[in-house]
Formats: sequence, structure tokens, C-alpha cells
Amino acid sequence: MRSPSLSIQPTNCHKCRMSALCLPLTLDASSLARLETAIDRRRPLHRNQFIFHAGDRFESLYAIRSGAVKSYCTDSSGSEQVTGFYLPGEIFGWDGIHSNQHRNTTLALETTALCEIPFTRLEELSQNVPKLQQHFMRLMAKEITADQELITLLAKSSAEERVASLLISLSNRLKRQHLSATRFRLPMSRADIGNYLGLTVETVSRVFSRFQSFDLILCDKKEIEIINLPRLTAMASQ
Amino acid sequence: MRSPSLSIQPTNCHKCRMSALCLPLTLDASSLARLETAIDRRRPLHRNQFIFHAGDRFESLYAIRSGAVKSYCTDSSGSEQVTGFYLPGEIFGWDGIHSNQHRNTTLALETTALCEIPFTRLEELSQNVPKLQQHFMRLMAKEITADQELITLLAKSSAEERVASLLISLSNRLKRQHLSATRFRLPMSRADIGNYLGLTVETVSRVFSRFQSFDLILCDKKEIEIINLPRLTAMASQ
DNA sequence: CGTATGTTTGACCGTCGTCAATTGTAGTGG
DNA sequence: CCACTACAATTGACGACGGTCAAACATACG
Repeated sequence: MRSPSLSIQPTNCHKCRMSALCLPLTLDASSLARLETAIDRRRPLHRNQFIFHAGDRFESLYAIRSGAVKSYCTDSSGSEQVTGFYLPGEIFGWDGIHSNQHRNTTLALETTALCEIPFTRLEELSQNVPKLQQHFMRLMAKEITADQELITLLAKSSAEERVASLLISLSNRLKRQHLSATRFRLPMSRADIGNYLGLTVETVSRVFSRFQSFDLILCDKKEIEIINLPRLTAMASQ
Repeated sequence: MRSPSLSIQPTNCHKCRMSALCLPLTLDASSLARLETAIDRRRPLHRNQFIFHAGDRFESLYAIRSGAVKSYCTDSSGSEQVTGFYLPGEIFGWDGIHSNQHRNTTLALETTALCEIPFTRLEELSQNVPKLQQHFMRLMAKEITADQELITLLAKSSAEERVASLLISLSNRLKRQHLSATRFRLPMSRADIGNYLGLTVETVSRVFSRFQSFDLILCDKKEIEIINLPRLTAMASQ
């Protein structure tokens, strides 16, 4: 029996509209039932609440049901580096697997609902459910692919290309969740964007202004409307 | 029976001096024996020979016995981005897991001996040998960690810090192989270094010159000697 | 030996970071 | 409810770091 202060309702992955992303599609009913028992649906976090800190013992992966989080690590000189933003349907926490402790700190950028997936349970289940093992390896590999795309972006692209890429990435990820691909609210600050993209706040702000003057986007602080999606896409994939 | 043209000798992981890195240390004898049957030791590749191309069907992971390789991907506009250099004892090929085809092209930077680890065999074995599953997840997670360190480097650091970081990284990785941490030969060109670090060849060359004038390193084309390891380390971890 | 490729160095210039000031927004408590 | 404060975002002026272009030189390979 779970404590009501930690868990708000039983998990029903098969009814969850995220399942296409965080679950193997081909999982049979009994395997799914076993997985569900491992997943703990926590009460929503509010803005700026931490999910885990760098150095914390690694216990679980997390899937986002709603909201958004950012992960960042702090280097020796104390400065932060944002390593990722995660949106509904996405899974984070992989960084803890290697050394059994997290390297990133992760916090909610807005009110956020999570599913917690205890990793040892997941490993046990994977032993018995080959598809599950495959699926999670794929998700990890996807994280590697995403990181390598960011590496390419940082190594090669101009400020405008970087910002365009982030907007297009967010647009695509929201679209996959059947949300609007052209109107959305940025969950993160300009500073977070700049940090993530290796730019200063000022540069990010200037790029947003330029994009508006080019009629690529409309933006009112964090509300974004993409006016010219094709051209923005072209700028991004350069 | 293996074709002699493809395989030069039977695999003996337990005698291999790399095993501390690419194998789970705690694997028992029978598990190890089963793993060995899956691993194919190929004849050495020479410089500029490809291991796989972007788009190739993903079949195997590869462990380096000797030599060095570089991985790079090609973006829409045809320009390359080096995503990693791999040295003896390291494993590459993870990028193919997600979509069952490789995103990176990987080639030998010098004469290189590899062990090929067929991925489906590895998955099968992982089902029966929990330690093996754990170990490979850790290795993948390590790749994620490494990529995120590169992201931080590219987002934050100056040209000098980037080059210093690469030299220190190579030094540490060679040291782990019980090779000299202060005298080594760079397997890659200045262009590769620049591409990897998001710099131009000219900038890399200038930084090498500056490092020499500061008495941090000595270098004769690809031969490097680190003169002042503490100061170079300080420059790297900034 | 000759050509292709890699490396170094110089001169110049553009992008983006730094510093600074201003305005707008959000959260707090009287 | 509004003042007060802290924080976020915008815009401008200026300069530095690293990119671009060009030339010279070294090295590798056939």
C-alpha cells in the first residue's frame, strides 16, 4: 500500500496518452501489468522544485506526463551548463546509470507531473521481458543521438541557426504530442536558452527580435507563434 | 567455422589486456565463455578504412584492441561533424541502436585492430546474464556522459580551453591503458581536432603554437609531449 | 620527383560577448 | 491594493576572439 502523500493514483500506462513514447508498443498485457506495478506516479511538482541534484544516488528514471523540466550540470568553476529540456512523453535520468549517481541537477520549469520508474525494478523486468530491454536501450541510444545533434549544433552553427533549431525542435516535439506546432509557450527563460545553446542572454534576445522583424515568428515574452515555419526550418537545418 | 580471411584468431577475452574496460569484471567463467563465442576478432584495418558508414544497417558494436578511429556524421548541407575519437579499450557503435542504422560514419585513423560484438547475440546473452546487461547499459550511459561533457566544452569554453581539454582527455585515456600520459602521438589531423572542437584548423594550429611558446607542451607535428601537465589540466578544467 | 594534402603564419574582418542602462514582469508584504 | 524589490528581457556601444582568405612551407604518397 502506497502512502497517499507520495502517490496520487494508481498507474495505468495503457490508458496514458504518453504510452506511445515511453512504452514499448508491442508489450503484451501481462508484461504491461508487471511494468505498471513498478511505476510510481507522483503528485505534481511546482515551478523550481528539484527532481534530483547532481551527486544524488541514482534510483529511478522519470517520464514526464505534463509540464517541462531542465537538466544542468555544474562544472568545477561553479558555472552551470544546461544539458537538456524535457517535455511530455520524454524520459530523463539516464545520466545517473553510469556511476550510480546523477551528474545533472534536474528541476521543474513549470508545474510538472512525472512518473517515476525505479531502475532496479526496470532491470529485473528487462531480464524477463526482452522487448522491454530493447526498448530502453533504444531510448538511451536516442539520448545519445540527441546529444550528438546538439554537439553538431554547438560546433558549427551561428546564433540564428541555433535558436531556429531549438524552436523547430520544440515545435516537432509538441506536434508529436498532438499539440500545436506553431503556437506554444516556452517553458524556459532566455537565460536557459542561451546557456543551452552556448550563447549569452543578450544574443538570444537579439535573435528573437531579428526573427520578429523578419516575420519568422511573433513573440510576446514566452508566448511564441511561428509565422513562417518553412523558412525557420530551413534556417535550422543548415 | 570462420573464414580465415575475416578472422585471424579465436577470441580470448580473459587474456586480453583491454578486458577491464570492455568486459564486466565480475563475469563468471561460463558467462565469459559464452560471450567469447559471440565476439569476432577481425583482421587489422589500415588507415582510412571504414568500419561502417552512416545509413548502414546496425549489426554490431566494436571494441578497439589497438589503433584509433573517428566517428563523424554528415549533415544536410554535406559538412561533416566529428562526434568522437575512440582509443584502445573503448567501445563504439552505439549510435546505431536507436533506429537500427548507423548515423555516424566511422573509420580507422591508423592501423587498427577491432573486436566485433554482434548486437543481437549481446542482447540474447544479456537476457541470461544480468551483469552483462548492467555493464552494457553503463557503457551506454558513459557515452551519454561523455557527450554531455563535450556539449559543455563547446557551449562554454575558449579555443585554448577546448584544445587543452582534448589533450588532457587523451592523456587520461592513454594513462588508463598504462601508456605514457605525457608523451604520445595524436592519431588525428589538426582538421579533425578543429572539427571535433568546433574550431578551424588555423585556430587549432595557433593554439598549439601558443601552448609551445608557453612551455606547456612540445610538439613535432603529431608527436606531443606535455611539459606542464598541472597547468594544462588547470586550463582544461575551467 | 611531382602532386596532393596537411600545417603554419599573417592580415583583416565579422559575429558575438561584455558592459551598461532601461524597461517590463513577477512575487512580497505592508 | 499598491508600493517595493528582485528578476527577466531588451537595446545600444564597443571590443575581442576566432573565422576567413591568402600565401608559404612541410610532409606523404604514388
